[in-house]
Amino acid sequence: MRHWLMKTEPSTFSVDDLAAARGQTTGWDGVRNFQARNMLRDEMRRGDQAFLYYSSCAVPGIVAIMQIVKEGYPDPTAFDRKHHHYDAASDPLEPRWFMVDVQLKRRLARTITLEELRKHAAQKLAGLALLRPGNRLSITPVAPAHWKFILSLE
DNA sequence: GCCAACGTTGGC
DNA sequence: GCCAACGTTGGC
Repeated sequence: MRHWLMKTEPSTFSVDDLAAARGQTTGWDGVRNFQARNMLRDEMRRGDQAFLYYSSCAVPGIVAIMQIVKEGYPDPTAFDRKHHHYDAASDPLEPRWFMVDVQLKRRLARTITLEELRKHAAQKLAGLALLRPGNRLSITPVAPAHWKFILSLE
């Protein structure tokens, strides 16, 4: 099983939204970055777990654990002219953008903040993609040891 | 709201 | 293939 970290802005999509969704499951659509696309399409597997991370908000950090319940498939919002994430360059016969379905596993007992994660950047969390300077990827892998350590902070 | 970092686009 | 312009991300 692999581990991931997936970013969302809580004003756009929050853990409450996920908890309220049918089956506490949602399609993770709208990713428009090739590196992230490759992970969605080629690397994420059913049963993988992912941290739900809040960005662009008062207290950036990890708030929940999710599970991948459906592996990569074409993102239909790319074909919808009226959709905010529409991309004319994505041909339905050769889709450019992919998504997975995620299910809420559980909320964390507390938010593990970016500030707190940073304190361990030089040691326990050395190499964690989220902490790399200038990192903007909305989906990043988390090594098993990093995953374990982050949960130990909870 | 600011701004640094970085991905993408497009002219050449 | 280079690189400037531009748009987006995301912390602060």
